[in-house]
Amino acid sequence: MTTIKDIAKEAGVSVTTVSRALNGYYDVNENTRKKIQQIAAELNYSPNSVARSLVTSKTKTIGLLVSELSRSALKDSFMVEIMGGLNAYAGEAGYDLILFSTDSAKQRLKSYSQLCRERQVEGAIMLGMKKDDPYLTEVIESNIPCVLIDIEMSGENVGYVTTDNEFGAQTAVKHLINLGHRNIAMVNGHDQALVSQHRLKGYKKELQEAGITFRQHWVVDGQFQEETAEKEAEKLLQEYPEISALFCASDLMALGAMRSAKKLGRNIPESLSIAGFDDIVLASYAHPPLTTVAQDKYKMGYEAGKLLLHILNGDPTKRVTILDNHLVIRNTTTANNQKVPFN
Amino acid sequence: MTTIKDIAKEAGVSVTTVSRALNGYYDVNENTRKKIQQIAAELNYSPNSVARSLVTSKTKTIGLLVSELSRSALKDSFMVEIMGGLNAYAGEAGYDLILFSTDSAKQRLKSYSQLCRERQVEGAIMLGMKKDDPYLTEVIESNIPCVLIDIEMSGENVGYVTTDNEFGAQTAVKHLINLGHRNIAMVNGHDQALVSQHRLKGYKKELQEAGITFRQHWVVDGQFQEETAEKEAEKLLQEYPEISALFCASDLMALGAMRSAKKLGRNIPESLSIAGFDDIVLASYAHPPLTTVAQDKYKMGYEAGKLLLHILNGDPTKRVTILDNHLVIRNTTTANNQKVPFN
DNA sequence: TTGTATGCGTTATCAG
DNA sequence: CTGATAACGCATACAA
Repeated sequence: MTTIKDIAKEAGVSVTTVSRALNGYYDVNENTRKKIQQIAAELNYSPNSVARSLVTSKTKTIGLLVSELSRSALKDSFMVEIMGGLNAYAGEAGYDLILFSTDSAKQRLKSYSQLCRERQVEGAIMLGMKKDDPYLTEVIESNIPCVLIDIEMSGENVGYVTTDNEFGAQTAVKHLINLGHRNIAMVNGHDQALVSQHRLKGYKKELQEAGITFRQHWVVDGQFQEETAEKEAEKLLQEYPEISALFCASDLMALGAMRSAKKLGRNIPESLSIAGFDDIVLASYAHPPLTTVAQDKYKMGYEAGKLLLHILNGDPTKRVTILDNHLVIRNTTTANNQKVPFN
Repeated sequence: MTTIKDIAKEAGVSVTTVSRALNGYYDVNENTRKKIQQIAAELNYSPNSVARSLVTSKTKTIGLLVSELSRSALKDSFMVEIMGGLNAYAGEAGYDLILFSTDSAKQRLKSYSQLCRERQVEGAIMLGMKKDDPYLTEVIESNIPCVLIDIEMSGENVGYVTTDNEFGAQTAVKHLINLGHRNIAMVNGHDQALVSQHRLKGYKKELQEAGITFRQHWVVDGQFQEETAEKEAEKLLQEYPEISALFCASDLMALGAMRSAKKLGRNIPESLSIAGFDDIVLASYAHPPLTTVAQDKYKMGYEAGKLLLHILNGDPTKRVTILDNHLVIRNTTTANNQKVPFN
């Protein structure tokens, strides 16, 4: 590894000059700069960012904290796409991403905030955490600049990015209502997810606007899991066969619900309409292809990076980014032709 | 940020003692150690890995070099699963992952090896590169310890992990042959992929063993892309309707082929059997669910990490890891009932 | 068992 | 325009 010292010796100048020449300072003679640059190139020099970080106390590093990069939970392309967007923005801003995932040996040994401090990350993005995740409060309390995905917490050094979940839910439910459905049940995620609450709210609101009475027992929790959703949907559909449409708070759960419908002999969409949320890759490949509320996950990651840099740059104005979404109508929803009477 | 200096002052000892106490050296009095540990805890101390790295010249960092984390290519869960496995092993070994992806502003400005040198990564894992990718040769020549996924290159500091592609292809083709198929075509990836060559070899070998003559024009390249595969398969099936089975070198291409088959009115599997390779998430959700050669992508990442650490530890013996795979029979393959005569 | 001194590669301060 | 010199936080050879 060649250092600026080597270059200095070779060029017959001091390390100071080398440093300044290479960093584009203006107070250095153009000829010496040229010479130094040339020698640097010849010696295949790369600056040692570790040493630089030590003195500048800037690592140009963002920590990406994900709750599980483990075997499960990979079905939804969610995480990857967000990572893609984040990585793109980070790259543009001259930052690199360092990955912290919970599912390793260090899991209980070192906390996230410890990891962040050790690695001296300038800020963090948190992904896939539940509201009650101990790591979440820990990082927030640790005062590390931080952007959360889909968790509404903000403050001095904390911001979040999410989509307009209430609106998204409304568009989906409105779509079902417009198709003549009135017996619309919902498969939600769980209480610990903010998005669940908002999507539920949108569902209620839209029902209300259409003059349809909300029924608490027509809302079940699928834990954002395919299997759980399948079971819950099955119970629900068995007990209330008059349900003609299902709004699911995630695509994965919608896939589970579709499976339960098939098991019960309900054809989709003729005998049961189903709408999801997210538009994961699987949605368009499902059979039939799933009608769903599409959110731009890549952009979510990109905007998260942008927001984090706002915070890092001390801009006090912006802490929240709400992205929009839109309904993608595919083949799991159709006009209601239920024989049973309305409520 | 509290440093060992703060602790030293507080404990009334020298920084040396603090350093050794915290790093578990034996030549320090148990009482002083206790005291120091306690103070460290009180002050919420975290060692500064940047400073440590500078002096030890070990960063405990692995660079994960992926060719594209961009919007496309996210359909196959491949990358994520590999990352999951790698991350798990890295965590166990006390390493963190730093992400380098090509699709950013720095794309042409900084080469991968520059990035690696700057960040002082101890080693790198390369993922999703083509054989002729300039970055590939660059990193290898740069002498950074490196493990490649699915690219057969090895040497002093370079190793690779892949699956037994020839064997996998053979099991898939054998399965088709056992079902009575003889007119079996292949949708391959492209020449720049090692796995393509091996899978082709397995395909040929198995045909030969069954006494079926190999036909070069029954092998088309789908570029590992769904759309290209769809087009190529369509042309192939139109020109040679006697083809009763298709072996595809990736699941994504198999999905493309399935689409072309449907377009041509060929029911799957009754009128056309299709087998894929990889067993990505989409495979089991396809309609009908795809028969495919399953490889353990999580393990691939895990083993890649393991192999890299072998190299880093100077173990000269191990440079190659070949994982096994197995055929998962789903519903896209069935007994041949083609009316047209054999070759 | 503990402390002193030195250096890792770089940037920053200040004097020339 | 250029160069000594100190400092970042830590680990380590050596001395005590």
